[in-house]
Amino acid sequence: MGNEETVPLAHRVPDLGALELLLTVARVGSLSGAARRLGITQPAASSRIRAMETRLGVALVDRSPRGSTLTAEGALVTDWARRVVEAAEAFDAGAQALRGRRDSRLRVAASMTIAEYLLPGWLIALRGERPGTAVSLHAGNSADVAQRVLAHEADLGFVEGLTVPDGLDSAVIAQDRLVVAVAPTHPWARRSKGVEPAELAAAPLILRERGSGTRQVLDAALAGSGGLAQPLLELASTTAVKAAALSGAGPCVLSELALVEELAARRLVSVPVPGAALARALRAVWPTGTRPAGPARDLLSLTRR
Amino acid sequence: MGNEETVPLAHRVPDLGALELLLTVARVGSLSGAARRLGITQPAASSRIRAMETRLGVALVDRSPRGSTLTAEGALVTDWARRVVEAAEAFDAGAQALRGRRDSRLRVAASMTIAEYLLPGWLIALRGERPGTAVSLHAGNSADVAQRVLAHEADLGFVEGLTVPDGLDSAVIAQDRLVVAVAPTHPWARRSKGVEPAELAAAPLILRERGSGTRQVLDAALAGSGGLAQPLLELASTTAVKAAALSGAGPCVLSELALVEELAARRLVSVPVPGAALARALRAVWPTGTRPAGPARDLLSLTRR
DNA sequence: ATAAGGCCATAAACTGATGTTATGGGTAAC
DNA sequence: GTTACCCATAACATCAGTTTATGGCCTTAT
Repeated sequence: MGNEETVPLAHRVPDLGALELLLTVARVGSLSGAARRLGITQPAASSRIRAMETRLGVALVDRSPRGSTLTAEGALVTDWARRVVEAAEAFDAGAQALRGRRDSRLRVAASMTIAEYLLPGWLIALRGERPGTAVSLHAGNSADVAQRVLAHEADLGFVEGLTVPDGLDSAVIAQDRLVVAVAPTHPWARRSKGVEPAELAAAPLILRERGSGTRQVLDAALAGSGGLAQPLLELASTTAVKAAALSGAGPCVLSELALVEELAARRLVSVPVPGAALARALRAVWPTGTRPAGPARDLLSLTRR
Repeated sequence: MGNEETVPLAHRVPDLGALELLLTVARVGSLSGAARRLGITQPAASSRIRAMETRLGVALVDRSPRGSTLTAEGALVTDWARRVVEAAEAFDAGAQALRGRRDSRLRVAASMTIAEYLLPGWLIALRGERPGTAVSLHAGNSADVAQRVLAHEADLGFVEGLTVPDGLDSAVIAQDRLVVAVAPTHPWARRSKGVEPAELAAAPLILRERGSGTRQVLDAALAGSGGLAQPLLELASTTAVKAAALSGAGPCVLSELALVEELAARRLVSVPVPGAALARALRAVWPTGTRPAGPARDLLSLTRR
């Protein structure tokens, strides 16, 4: 992890406003049109795009009296920029919910994995369909979520795990799989048949700490095949686990949601474990007897379709 | 697509510098320590974090005379922030390569899909292992890449497709699968058996324009089962195709690399097509007879492990 | 105890990027 | 040729983020 940053990232990457402007120029087809849409003046847009071009050392748009279109390099840069902006939108959606205003019309409680990886996307979609829905969010473990829902401090809860807490009705909204992943240099990476549960149980693994939802499911899946998993490292955050596995320290076990990008780019390789039940349901929960209505129903239907 | 943004995204989300600072505080455990590491003064860090807290309306760090640790909400926000910063790092890695400086010691030519989704990650990894390697990048279609490599204008090329251009040696670095994806509301989303190739060939699909690598592979795979694919929409960019599919216009066909996030969040659902060969090799290429050496060899080995 | 060295907060002055208004020069369509 | 788009440049305003200069709090070593 040697980090010898001379100049911080923020000085080498255009800020979000500039990236958003670039995306808008790409969509609209002119600098002045993009400026209008963003509520700034045309010279401001012009100078900002120019500043970005000189900073990157690449021409991004072809200007003509009839409008501006992206250059080939500009198209590539715009695609990369889009990923930054989308991540920022997810941040914004989550952060707004976290503000937890009293007047929120939809109060949600969710487990960490769901709050981290899925909820921002749902909130963006919800904002698209029901603009004006104010959402507040509390994140915690399953017991915490259950308690909030039961106490009517949350209108809807989301939990991951094997069982549904008492007093709650639930609907399965997705299956989350736990994935055993290793660095591509690890011997297991070349085993197309994967590993047996017994071998997994005997191997030293990089894991989340005991008590986490991930750990529960893993221990349950291995209970019949040689007992509990052997921790090589027990780390407190998903990120720390990923970082350790990426550095080649050993196999890690995490939700596939946390590993999507690493697996797609082959920075980590997933190892099949035939015969082990590493799936867990992601559930929406609400108090028994009631039915989610209003905004809660909107969000629930979003997550299920 | 209704976008009624009152205030632009950039005013609601902390800028990259603030997010980077938050990540550093989380890692280091103190405001002043993080400030030192980023080359700013302690009051600057303090005020920036405070500004972020008031903007979000949430306390992010617990300050104490012995240091600062994240609050529960702060940890969640930090995770979201990390995704933004990682996207920005990918942007930076790609943009630096695009600059195409003359003194670049490694000149790469790559097809669009690879340049867009995989190369930034490789460049980050390369910078980690061989700091100081200056990379220049040209993106284009397969023929363009081949020509550059043959003319020794690029030290290493990356292409996707069914065949290897003449005069080049190659190594398969990964298999890319084309994925048929639909919105969760689409009838195909519930078909666990998927669709037959003949049915796929007969259905109106959202596709990239004729001539794209994606389209080539799809047509080849369907050649034996009812002829070419039927385009419902022919769009010029991956993003446009995704957007159309997300809105429920119909099934789309794209590289799984482009769909990773949508599939993970279940915004789109992949439809299996048993019996259709929708895989394509991603290959590194270089002039026949030569062997990649130096920085080219470093990058090549990165991509393969 | 007292001194020393972490940590964080506040105040006031400085800087620069980003914005504005004002103006000018192009091309296309009627 | 007039109108209506487009983009560029110049001069000035504004505000967020910075630094320097302080001060207070807690822990640890003398």
